[in-house]
Amino acid sequence: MEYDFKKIEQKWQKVWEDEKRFEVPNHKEGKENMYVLIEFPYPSGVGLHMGHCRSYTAIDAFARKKRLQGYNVMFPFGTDAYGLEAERTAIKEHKPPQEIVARNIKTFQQQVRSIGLGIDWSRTINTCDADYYKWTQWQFIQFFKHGLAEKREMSVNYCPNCGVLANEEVEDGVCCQCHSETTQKLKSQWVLKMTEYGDRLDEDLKDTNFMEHIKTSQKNWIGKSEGVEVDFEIVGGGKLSIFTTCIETIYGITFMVVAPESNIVDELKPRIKNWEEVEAYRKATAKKTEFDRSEMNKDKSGVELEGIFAINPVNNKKIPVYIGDFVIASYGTGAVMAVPTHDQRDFEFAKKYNIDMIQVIDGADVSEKAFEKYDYLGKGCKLINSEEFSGLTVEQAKVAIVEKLEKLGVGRRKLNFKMRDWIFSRQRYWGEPIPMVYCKHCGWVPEKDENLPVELPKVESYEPTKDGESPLSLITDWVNTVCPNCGEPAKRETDTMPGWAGSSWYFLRYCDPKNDKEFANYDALKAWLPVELYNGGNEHTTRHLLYARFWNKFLYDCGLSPVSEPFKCRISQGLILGSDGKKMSKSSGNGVDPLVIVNQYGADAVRLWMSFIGDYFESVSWSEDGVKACKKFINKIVNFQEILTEGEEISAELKVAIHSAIKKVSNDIDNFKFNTAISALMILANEITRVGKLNNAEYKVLLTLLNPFAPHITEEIWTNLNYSPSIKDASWPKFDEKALIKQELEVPIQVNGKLRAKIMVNINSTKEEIEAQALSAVKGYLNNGEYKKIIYIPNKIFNIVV
RNA sequence: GCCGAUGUGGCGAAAUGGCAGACGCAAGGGACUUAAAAUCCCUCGGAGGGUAACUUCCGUGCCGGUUCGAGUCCGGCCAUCGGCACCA
Repeated sequence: MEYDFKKIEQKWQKVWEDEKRFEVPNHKEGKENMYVLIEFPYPSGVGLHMGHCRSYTAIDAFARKKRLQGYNVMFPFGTDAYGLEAERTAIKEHKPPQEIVARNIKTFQQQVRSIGLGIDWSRTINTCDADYYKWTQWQFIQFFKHGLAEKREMSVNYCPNCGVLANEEVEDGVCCQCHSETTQKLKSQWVLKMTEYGDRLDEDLKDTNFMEHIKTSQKNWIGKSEGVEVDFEIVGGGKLSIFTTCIETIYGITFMVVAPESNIVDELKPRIKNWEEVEAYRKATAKKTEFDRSEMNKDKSGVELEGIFAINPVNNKKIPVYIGDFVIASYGTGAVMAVPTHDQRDFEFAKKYNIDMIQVIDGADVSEKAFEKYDYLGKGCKLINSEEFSGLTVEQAKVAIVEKLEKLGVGRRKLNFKMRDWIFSRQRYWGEPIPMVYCKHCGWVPEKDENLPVELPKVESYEPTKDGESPLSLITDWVNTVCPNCGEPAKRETDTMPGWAGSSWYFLRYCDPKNDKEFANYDALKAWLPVELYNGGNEHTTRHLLYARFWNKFLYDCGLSPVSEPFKCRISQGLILGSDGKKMSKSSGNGVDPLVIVNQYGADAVRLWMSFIGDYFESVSWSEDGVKACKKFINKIVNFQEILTEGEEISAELKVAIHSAIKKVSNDIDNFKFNTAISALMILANEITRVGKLNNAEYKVLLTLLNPFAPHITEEIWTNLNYSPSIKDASWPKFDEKALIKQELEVPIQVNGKLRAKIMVNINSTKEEIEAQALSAVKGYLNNGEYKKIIYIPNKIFNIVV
């Protein structure tokens, strides 16, 4: 008999909706809270894709299992509505992005319902709703009040046609829309000082239970390095500071390099003898994008600042100074000490410009290439040509040299991060307005709390202006305001926040989504945090995860969040690739709409297949074959009703099979091994088929175990059979370890590690009995029964070494 | 270049250092059927030997190592995919 999945699934989705099945209070008598979180999607026009479908159904299964285990599980859903796609569609369709986004959200929510997710819809949020972004703005103001938000001159990507571009809109130095070449332009931008949290963001990873590769990505992205900052006097006045992680090579310095755009170059202008040459080089650099600059990495270039010399504080040696575009202004101090003997980049530069080299670490020849830190650290190498430090090991010298520099007052230990401060301004319409006002008298002043949110005004055109300003700058009525501080006329900030803003704290809002007094009540947060499980795409394991951790840490420091780390465990699902093994995309035409498949086979079948298709953490190519198999499997479960017998006890025949299944399915769901959980259920079903009958007690266990994956059909059968209470009140079955113990066991016998025989042994047999049995079983492989050694792992393996 | 992941049948894949290929797909054979679908049963990594129940050898990207025993651990490669890009 074929089951009518359309009717059944719609029926139960409606029941869950009507009875608000998955809504949870912040506290429930006698139940422990558990917060299970999936990354909320950006509601793009194409709707839910396979990747969403895979992770949502898998994590929904996890949440449903925890619910059956008796937890008060919060499993919320929302949408991250600000993004370029909506803005582009708005421009194309001449409709407000609000309208486009509202349309897409409706589709998304409908689709999420139709795959049967158990969502608490009372907690739904959306980042572009005024009652949400009000609090995004309020939190920005807290950053500002704590000195963590400031306006800073930054270089931005600029396209002559399209204005200021986000990094993701620039590909290979070309604007992704009009394909004209982009340049760098200095602009005053809001930044959040995330680097101040760099050390804690790095250190506190040890308190989390993220997947190892995710921790590593975070660490690499943060890029903490411990080193020393050293001041160099400039002959004739002035100072140049550098950052180095290799202070042991300080006696090997033969030149210095400064980033071309560095201010110090301007300060030294009167004393630079070849200014024209220097200026030409600076102009050439300014034209290049960061991409071009990194492209040049094969050919190091630079220009000497003629007439400028720095003084090495350890030996008072005069050192020439260069500018070179391989030095990045925004990292460290924007200047480096160059030691060609121990840094390959400096080596190449020195060769090109004929600069001296002094070897200061012994242990390798430096005439062909540099002897770098990767090669000398930890090998006991000793210093040479380094005055009183000669003869010390590198490790000893690191300490001793810093002490000397500290005494001289010219050096200090310093942490540096690859991670930059977070540029928080976008010259775009579709984002949260930055709630700041500029007053001639008071400077930057935050909007008053009672005036929040600062709402996006209606505009005619959503395109950025030609001069790179936000379209908001053209709405004079909106821009002109009064200073919240002194009441004089003042102007609003016209930049908006980046797409990452709203997603940095949405998991907090879920805990208390309707609060209009605060972003979330502290007690509500305390009830739910930290998140037990946070699942999201691999593409967000660096930036989003870091932003969210940073944002929460700041709130924690303000006493507004109860935890320093918001996520206990972070996992990322593998991609679903097209059947051709390539990423699903419009351009390669290999995309598959999950909702089409759901219509054809039913949500339960698709959910099962998504879980069964392969290891959850690995990428898999899409294939439709398995959906049919899963549908067949569901049919089999449905048809078990025909062989149902009376009985409220698990029968002896199925006892082992049932308890093994309970054990395997329970452990596998907890460990996200959804594919083997399904296979365990299939094994149980095969066993039931073999036995040819099952009773009510056994059917209940089977249905409960399957319920997280196929919630509609299992509930349908449960209700049909008048099993009460409802399946939602069923409790997750417990397995009995004793039930798994068999009286007789098959033990494989190996000779020299090769399988030669199998014997059946009684569970109570002594080692001697088993040994006799084993030896006779493999007689033919033994020389007159002689052997050297026996290794017996009880109930597992018996190995005879001859 | 650096970082991360992956590599097992025709295919998707399983395997706390202990029987490699569970479970499923596809394929082939059989039962039921007038027939088909559905369902159920059997075979299914490769090579060889036997009429046969069976049996021998090889086999987890490649080369070494540790171990009684390695898909799994260690060292060195190769290939594919993803991320980052001169970070001093």
